[in-house]
Amino acid sequence: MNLKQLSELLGLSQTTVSRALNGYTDVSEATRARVRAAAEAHDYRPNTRARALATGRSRVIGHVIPKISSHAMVNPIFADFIAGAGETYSSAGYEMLISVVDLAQEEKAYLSMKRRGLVDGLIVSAPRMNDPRIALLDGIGLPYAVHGRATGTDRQYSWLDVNNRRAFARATDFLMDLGHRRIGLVNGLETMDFAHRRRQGYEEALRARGIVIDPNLMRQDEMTEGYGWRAARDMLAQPDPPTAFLVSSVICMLGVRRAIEEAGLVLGRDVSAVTHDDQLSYLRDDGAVPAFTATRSSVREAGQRLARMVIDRIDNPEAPHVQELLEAELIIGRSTGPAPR
Amino acid sequence: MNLKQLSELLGLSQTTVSRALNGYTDVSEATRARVRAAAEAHDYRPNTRARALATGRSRVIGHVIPKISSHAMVNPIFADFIAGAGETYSSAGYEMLISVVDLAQEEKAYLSMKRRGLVDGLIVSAPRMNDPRIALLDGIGLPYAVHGRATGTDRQYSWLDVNNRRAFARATDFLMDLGHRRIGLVNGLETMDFAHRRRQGYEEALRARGIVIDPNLMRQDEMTEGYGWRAARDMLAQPDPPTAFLVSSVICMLGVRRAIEEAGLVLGRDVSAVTHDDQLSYLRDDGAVPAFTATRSSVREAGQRLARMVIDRIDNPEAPHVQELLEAELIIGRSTGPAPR
DNA sequence: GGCTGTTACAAAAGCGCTTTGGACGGGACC
DNA sequence: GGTCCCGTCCAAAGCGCTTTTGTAACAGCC
Repeated sequence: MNLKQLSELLGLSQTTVSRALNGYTDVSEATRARVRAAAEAHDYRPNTRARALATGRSRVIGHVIPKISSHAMVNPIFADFIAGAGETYSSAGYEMLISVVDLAQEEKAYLSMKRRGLVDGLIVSAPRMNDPRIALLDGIGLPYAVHGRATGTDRQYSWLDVNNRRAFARATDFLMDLGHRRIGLVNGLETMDFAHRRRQGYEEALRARGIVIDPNLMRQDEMTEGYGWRAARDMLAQPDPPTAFLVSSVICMLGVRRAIEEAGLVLGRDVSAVTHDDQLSYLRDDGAVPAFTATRSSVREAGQRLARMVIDRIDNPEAPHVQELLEAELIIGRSTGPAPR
Repeated sequence: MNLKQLSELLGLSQTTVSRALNGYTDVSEATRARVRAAAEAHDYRPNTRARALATGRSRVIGHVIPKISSHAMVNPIFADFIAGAGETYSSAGYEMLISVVDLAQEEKAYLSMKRRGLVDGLIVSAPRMNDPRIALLDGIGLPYAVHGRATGTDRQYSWLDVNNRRAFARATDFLMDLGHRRIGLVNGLETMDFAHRRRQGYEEALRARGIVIDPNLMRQDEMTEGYGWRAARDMLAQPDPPTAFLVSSVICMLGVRRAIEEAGLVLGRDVSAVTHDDQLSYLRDDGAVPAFTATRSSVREAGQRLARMVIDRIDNPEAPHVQELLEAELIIGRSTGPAPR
């Protein structure tokens, strides 16, 4: 059933049927009701492609996931982020298009999406330090919003980020309040902007209390369980081992906990640890008191809000850019306690 | 730059330019070269929407992720599966559309995708027992392929699945060969077809050796670390505890390992465990000998192949249905050893 | 009665492609 | 010379919508 058939069936012109369904006022309410009923009865849905061609808007928003190499890591927060964004899109009448693209082809991919009229807007994920994509997208003229920030650019753009610096500063402060002085940092890859900021927060907090920063207490890598385990094990084996850890993700934290237990220590008593928790649904902690003390911020909610942000930019491209800085909650769990003396 | 502008610039008709770029033979090679060069020079890309409207094919494939409730679990294999499928799509010139839909609206969503001409085909994920979606999609007339199978339907459809039954039967056999007689099953939700089959494999293998199936040794739930931990802890606390576990995912396995270690036991010596490993990139094990003995099957590869399968169905809807049953490898790691006596 | 305004509909253009159905000129063939 | 075919190219229709631009009918007003 297409518009033509529906209009013939109703004895009306395509114009009137279209305008009736799209809420124009130059259609009598009686006619509108009749049209609506017929559309409902035949389950008429306007053809997306035709509508997109006629309006010049596709009502699709693109997410690009760069493929580093064939076996590269997929970001574990991806699924929850997508779920959040997808919720917003469907309730706003948008569709989500995901494109897996070779990292080297990323610029071309953005341009091609614009040229082909594939999407009305974009979400940019996982910004790196001095990320070149921002300038690129401004040049292309496609509305976008960034999940995170890119240190090193002085351009204005719309973004949503967790206050990673403050979150890690607070967590560091919290550990120091408990008496910890040697705090190991098990960070993500510091080419990623968020990891860079977390280290800043950590270092600032230490410096503010006059604690010398010890490079032996800092690690960075892709955030796997195995990496968390190795990092914590190695640091614990040092001559002057840390009494606490600051960890960048729950997955890593699972490895850190293992290393601590394997060393014959008790997490939360002999060694403390705070992790960042993106509230990934498949890692959720359903205990009354959470297992891990954590700086917590829902990545799903970030997805929801960021989706709203691009939609707003599409609706109003000239509006000033919007920035949203989410503060992570500091949730006390069972993985922290006073420093042993 | 659109087709009209390009053709005017070349002094050719739109027809000729279009046919030159699309490889038709009624264009001289000289002209084709000239057209190609101009298209390249101006980075011309045909407008997707216009092309879709003209051809009746959108070159988009839909993935529907049902939303159970606002806080429902996102499937952790989602990200890697999508990455795999996305790779195939981009090299085949397709786009991937992901739609987050209320579980109750799922049928409507499929129908609407068809009616609106949004997608040329669909991937159906996480089939449940007696899944109604298969019959529904056949009725709609949209090509699709299923990731997994739905026990209880006798319809023909195209699917790709891991041989979960055999994988778990083999793993059970392997544990019994090592002398284990009491083997705990830490399964996923058995409303999911794959979990049901895994239990079948487990039970068959036990029965084949005349071992009585003990309901106290079987658990099922959503596969989180916490669930793995609780399940293993509880079973280990029973009067006649298991000496081995069969676990449905690596995330669960991390919990199982923790429970074992907390019980003062050594994994691979006092208690053995085999897990299924979807080779999720963020849980990868980079050791020389893997930490876990596992039935291994790459969900990313499954995504790649399944994407190919839908594309083939789109290209040739009348072709007989295709089924692909991937055998999981049984990889020996450090989590298994002879049963203690 | 003539003018203006308003209401309710419709014809037709247009979005940017693909595809159908020629058209034209130049051999090849008889 | 006429016919046929082949190689190249093009005009125009069509995909299914939205939107612009009417238009007819009727009411209100002087």
